This record gives sequence, C-alpha cells and structure tokens, in this order.
Amino acid sequence: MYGVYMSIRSGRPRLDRVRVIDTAIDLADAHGLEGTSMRNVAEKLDVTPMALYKHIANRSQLVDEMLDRVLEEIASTPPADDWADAVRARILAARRVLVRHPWARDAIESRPLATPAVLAHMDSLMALMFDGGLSPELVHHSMHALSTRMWGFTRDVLPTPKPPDDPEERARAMADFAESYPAIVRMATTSPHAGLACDDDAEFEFALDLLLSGIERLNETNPKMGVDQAGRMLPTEPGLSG
Amino acid sequence: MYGVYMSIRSGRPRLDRVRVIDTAIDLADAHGLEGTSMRNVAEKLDVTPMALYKHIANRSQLVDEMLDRVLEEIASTPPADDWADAVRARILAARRVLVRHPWARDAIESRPLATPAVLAHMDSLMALMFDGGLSPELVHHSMHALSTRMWGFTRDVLPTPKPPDDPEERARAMADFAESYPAIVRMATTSPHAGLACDDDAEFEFALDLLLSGIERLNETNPKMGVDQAGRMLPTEPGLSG
DNA sequence: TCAACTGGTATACGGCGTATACTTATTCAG
DNA sequence: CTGAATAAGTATACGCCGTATACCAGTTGA
Repeated sequence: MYGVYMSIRSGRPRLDRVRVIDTAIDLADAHGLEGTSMRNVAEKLDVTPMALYKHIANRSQLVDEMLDRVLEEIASTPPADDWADAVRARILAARRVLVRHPWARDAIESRPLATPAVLAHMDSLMALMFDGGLSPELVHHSMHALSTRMWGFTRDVLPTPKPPDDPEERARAMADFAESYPAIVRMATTSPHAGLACDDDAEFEFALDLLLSGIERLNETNPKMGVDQAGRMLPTEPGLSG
Repeated sequence: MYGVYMSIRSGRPRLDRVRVIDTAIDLADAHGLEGTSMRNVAEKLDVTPMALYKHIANRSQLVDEMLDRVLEEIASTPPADDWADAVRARILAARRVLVRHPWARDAIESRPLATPAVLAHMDSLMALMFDGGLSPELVHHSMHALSTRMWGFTRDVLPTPKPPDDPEERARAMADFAESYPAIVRMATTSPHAGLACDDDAEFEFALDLLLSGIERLNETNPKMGVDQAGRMLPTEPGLSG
C-alpha cells in the first residue's frame, strides 16, 4: 500500500519500466541512439547495468518501447476534409516528432519488426486513403511510394567535407571539386540557395506534395492502376515514353 | 622486382589494400555490414586483426572504400535521348548494384561524409537534369525529392511479426490484428497482391516514375519553381488546396 | 653487409550486451 | 508481528568490438 514511500525512505525511488524508458529517451535526445547503451542508461539512473534487465528484456526491446513512446504523439492529429490534406497533416505531425527525436529515424530503420505505433501510423494513413475513395491497389502503391517519407524524414544525402582553413588551399580544393563534380557546383552556385543552408522543411514538403499530387491525379485518371505493356504502372507521360 | 614471388615462397601472398577491400566485400555480401568486423576480415585473410591497419586507416575508411568499389559499376550506364529516361536508367543501375550488395544501403546511410563515388553519382544525375533544361532550382528540389530513391532502394517499412504456428492461435492473432489495424488488413486482403509477396521492383519503379513525371510536369508548367503565398512550392492542385 | 623500412604479430585497454549467481529489500500469509 | 516467498538490485564474468602500443622478422637499398 505505501510501498512507494518505503522505497524512497530506503535511499532512492525504485526503478520501473517507465523510468527506464524515459531516461533512455532523454539520453538518446542528447547523445543519439549510439550513446544510449545499457550501461549509460544505468549510470544515469545510478544503478547497475544488470538492474535494467529486471524491467526490460534487452536493448532491442528498450528501443522498441522508446520508439512507441514518442510515436504516440502522432495519433492526435486533427482530421481534414480532403484525404490528401489529412495524410499531409499526419505526415507532418510525424515529422515534428522525428525532428524533436532524431534518433527515432535510426530506430525505425533498424527495427527488425514493426512496433504497434509504427503499424498504427501506417494503418491510419491507409484508412484516410480508403476513406478518400482510393482503390486498394492505389493505396498499396502509394504506401510504397511514400515509404520513409511517411515518417517525415529524408536522409541527408550530401554531407560534403568541410573546406580547408587556409584560403589558398581552399581555392585549390574548390577548383578540384568543380572539375570532378561540375553539376553539383553549378547547382550550388546558381540557385538562390547558393551558399545558404537550404530549408529542410520546404524541401520535405515539396517532395511530399509531388507524391501526393501525383497520387491524386492517378486516382482521377486511372483509379484501377493498370500496368501498360512496357511494364510501367503509370499512365505514359510524353517525356517518359521509350 | 620479384618481391611477389618471394612473398609467396615465404608462406602466403602479402596483404594489400585491394585484397583487404575485396575480402571485406565478400564478407559483407554474405553476412552484412554488421558481420564484417575487422576481426572477421582478418580471420578470413588468415592474418592478425592489427595487420589490416597497415593497409587501411580504420574500419570507417574500409567501409568507404568498399562502397566506392561497388558504386563504380553505376558509372557505365548508357545514355538516353530524354533526360528523365537517362535519370531513370542510372537510378535503376544503382538499384541493381544495391540489390547485389544489400549492405551498401547501410553503408550509404551511415557514412558521415559523402565518398567520391557517391558524389559522382549525384553529379551525373544533376548533369542529366541540367542538360534536359531544368532550372537550378528545380534540379535542387528534385534531388531532394529523389533523396534515397536515387540509390535504388526503399526501406522495407512493413516487417510484420510472423503468425503463430498453431491454427487456432493464429486465427485469434489475425482477428486481433484486424481489429487494431483494419486498413492494413483491408489492403492486404483486397488488392491483387493479397497473400503474395509484392513485386519490389515494380513498386520501386512506380514511385520513381511518380516523382519523375511530376518533375517533368513542373518543368513544363512552372520552370522557375515559385512559392505560393501558402508556402507550397507546387502549383496548387484541386485536391491539395486548403 | 648492414641500416632503414615495411608488414605482420602480441598484448592490452576500454567499450559493448548480457548470462549466471548472489544478496538485499519488499510483500504477503499466518 | 514474524518469517517465508518474491522481486529488485548487485557482482562477476564471458565473448564480442575497434584499435593503441610495442615488438619482431622479412625485404629493400645504400
């Protein structure tokens, strides 16, 4: 009955599943999933590593629980009239969670099995599409097309080495780079984003809207999602024939 | 001059950078990147772990070299008249490489810095787009939109737990699942893919073509890629207004 | 021939997840 | 209230990992 008081009186509060998971999430927010070892979590709780195993089976399960915990926030996304707007809102809600907890991206990708919250998110997206009148085929293909984007993240794909400090050396490095990768340099120096960090949110929404508007158009023109004789599932576009 | 013979005579061929990398690739093909530890590579070469460090700086660099090695194959992709067809062909070439070497996906995603072959692939895609007349803005956004797909892979996002063996137990598990995730079950049981493993290649090409055709249409209708007052970069679609 | 260099080895350190066996704290029945 | 049962936490150890350091032997070049 008053067990909790007893525990506090005898030195420190007892461990429980929730406290282990919360501590692990804090640690992961600060130091990433790599920095969230059983030993680090235990230390932060002022406890022996093996104490954790009285509350969770192993590290893999801990990561699952951490993930499900932060993904719960996605569920409370307000509805919308249009299916695409609703899907859009839900995916952007996922993105907000993933931005706050960057390690969740790695967690999603490294899980061997889908966790309940992962399934729930996907189920809700598919339900919105069905409600919007999409065929099962189109729902299926669309989920594939959205793939990782449904979680609100894209991988950074252009982490380039930082230029040398010495100006002369830097100039030579830039020149070498321009010779090896002219198109990259052309884009970087021509577009309005030149030199500036680009707006990740805007880029994410661009790609998302590109996919969603494509799916919408397919739903209007080719709802049964047939396959043409060339093996392409999309209605042939002028520039894509061949 | 005859150093190599000497080496052979004295027991076994000498180690070199290439042999280390090749062995590591073989190991990764068979057992994944996780299974490719310095110790495992050394053992396969019948050598002490520390011997490897005479030829490569550390494991991180080894993975870089492995990656660049297999990505070289992408370069020899035949040209095409249309920019989108050419991009499509190159990405599908990347996909063929990544299918043969599944660990390369993890390698690309875990690298802190882009390697030369990674940059070369991206540069060539961007060059094709520039040649096709796309604006730097559109090239930029398109590269973001293609993101991981430019490497020819999508993450499996629905690894569901395998059903129990006992038939009765399985029936109950299915029922529970259907109650929790009705849309997932609806899709799985309604679409022609019901029960069957779906065609990964076809799904990949679907998503790729969805993106490419969307980019092509933008290039025709809105080549400068303006941003509307709602912050959307795409021309407003009927169903996406809101 | 002998010094310098290079390739390979031996040993060790600090990290990791976790199995096993134990002690201590708490709970609950009589 | 007491004592047995149970749960929580600890101690120790094992086998992995990457790699620093020190050493030794084979090869090369002067």
